[in-house]
Amino acid sequence: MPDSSRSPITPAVEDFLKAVYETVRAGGGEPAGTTALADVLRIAPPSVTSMAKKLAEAGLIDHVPYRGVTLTEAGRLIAVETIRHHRLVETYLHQALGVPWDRVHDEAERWEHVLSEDVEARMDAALGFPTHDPHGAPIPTPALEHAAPATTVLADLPLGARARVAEVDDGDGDLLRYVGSLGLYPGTPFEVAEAAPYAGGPVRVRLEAGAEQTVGDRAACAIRVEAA
Amino acid sequence: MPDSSRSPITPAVEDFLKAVYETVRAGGGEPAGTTALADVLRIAPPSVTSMAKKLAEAGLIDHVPYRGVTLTEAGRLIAVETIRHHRLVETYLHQALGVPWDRVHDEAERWEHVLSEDVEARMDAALGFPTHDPHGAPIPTPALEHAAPATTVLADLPLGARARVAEVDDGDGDLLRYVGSLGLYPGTPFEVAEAAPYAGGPVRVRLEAGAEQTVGDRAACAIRVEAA
DNA sequence: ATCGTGATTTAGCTCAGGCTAAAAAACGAA
DNA sequence: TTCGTTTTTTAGCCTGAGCTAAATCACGAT
Repeated sequence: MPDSSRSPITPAVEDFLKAVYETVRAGGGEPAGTTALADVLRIAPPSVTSMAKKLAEAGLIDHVPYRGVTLTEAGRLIAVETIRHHRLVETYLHQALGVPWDRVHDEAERWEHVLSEDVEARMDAALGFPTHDPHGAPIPTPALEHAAPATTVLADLPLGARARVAEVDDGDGDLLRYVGSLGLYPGTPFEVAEAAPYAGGPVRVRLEAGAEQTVGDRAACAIRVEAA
Repeated sequence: MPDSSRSPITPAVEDFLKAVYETVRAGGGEPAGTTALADVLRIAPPSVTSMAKKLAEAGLIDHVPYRGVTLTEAGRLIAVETIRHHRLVETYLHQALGVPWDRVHDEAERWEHVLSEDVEARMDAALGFPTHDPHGAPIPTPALEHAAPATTVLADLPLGARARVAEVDDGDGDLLRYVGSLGLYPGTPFEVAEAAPYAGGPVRVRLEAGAEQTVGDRAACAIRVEAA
């Protein structure tokens, strides 16, 4: 049995576990590679390896050298807890303090590490126990259950499809500001009015109000949708 | 001219400058001693010396070896900014999220280091630009002016004096809970009903409602008062 | 004036969390 | 299969922020 006690949960550890969680999820369950994690965390690959060794030692991840990293149950709990903090804070900043949706991410990135359970619960209650953050991403429950996000991307919809914006990738403020200027917030229903023959190109969408807008390819890949 | 650029403003630096600010203030302008700072920061004296050297190098403090530490103007600005963050967060947690006054300090101690100017301003506005935190301590203005705190301590009041609670030292949750249970929140008027012949002893106070309460000596020294 | 005590600094160590350069393993193409 | 490329790890270094033990300074009492 690994030494799961010892080793304090620092911000760097929380960020690492969160990155593993998200990378594994994005990769359909495949172990997260060193380079992929290095990209997400914006650190050099050797730094990933050394952190991986330490956390494997502590029983928070499984690390098969040269093969990749997955979370143990203990690690998953910390990752999801951190994501819950992050998304609750984003929602709180947006809802209670009016911070625009393209700026909540960076702030939450720091707050997630300093939030007590008590204040987490108070924010949750003040917001009426929200299920999704301002970008449409599901907020894990207090019991740390975490709904799967929408998977279909706007760029992949066929001509004529009717759908609703489910989630927009956070992390790129400029992109969010652009998507916001198009009015494509989570929940917004629309119809695909024009699509390039091969996926990935720019898309024209018609909103409920009747307005038609062109959505650039970068944005069309960052917007995930669900059935209207 | 000292190299005031370089050296990032880490949480440890903010805490250090804050400690110098408060210690110098408490000492009536005398330079802060190494041991005093070590006590406030809960680190060992040699750690204080090495931080002092680094910050003197960076132009944030003046350090005369064996003599003590004072802030430069640049250091003062950072210290006061940090205190502003701290007290604004305390007030926000108390007012907006209902966190009891004996628990806001520890949370604010962490939040003060991660608060952006934007969110600071939004909290300030949401609270209606408060001038004092939940313990009665003055909140520095956005321009970083900082009112002097009340100086008279309840324990020093003579028999029969009428006064109002101005400020209660934060930092000791148990003490705050005790003072709260006596109803002695900032702003509360009272009269000294019974006082030990020499200062520092327990004191009996009569509240406006007529109730009389005994205030233990520890508390009587932690409560600062102003003219009623 | 000196001497002991207490405060302060120096010397040298540790750990976390980064980095670069070089070695080693995995993988795909020939 | 073999060989070059890419990915990952090892080796070794750095900085920040702490620590203890030992040396040094300041100061008050004799």
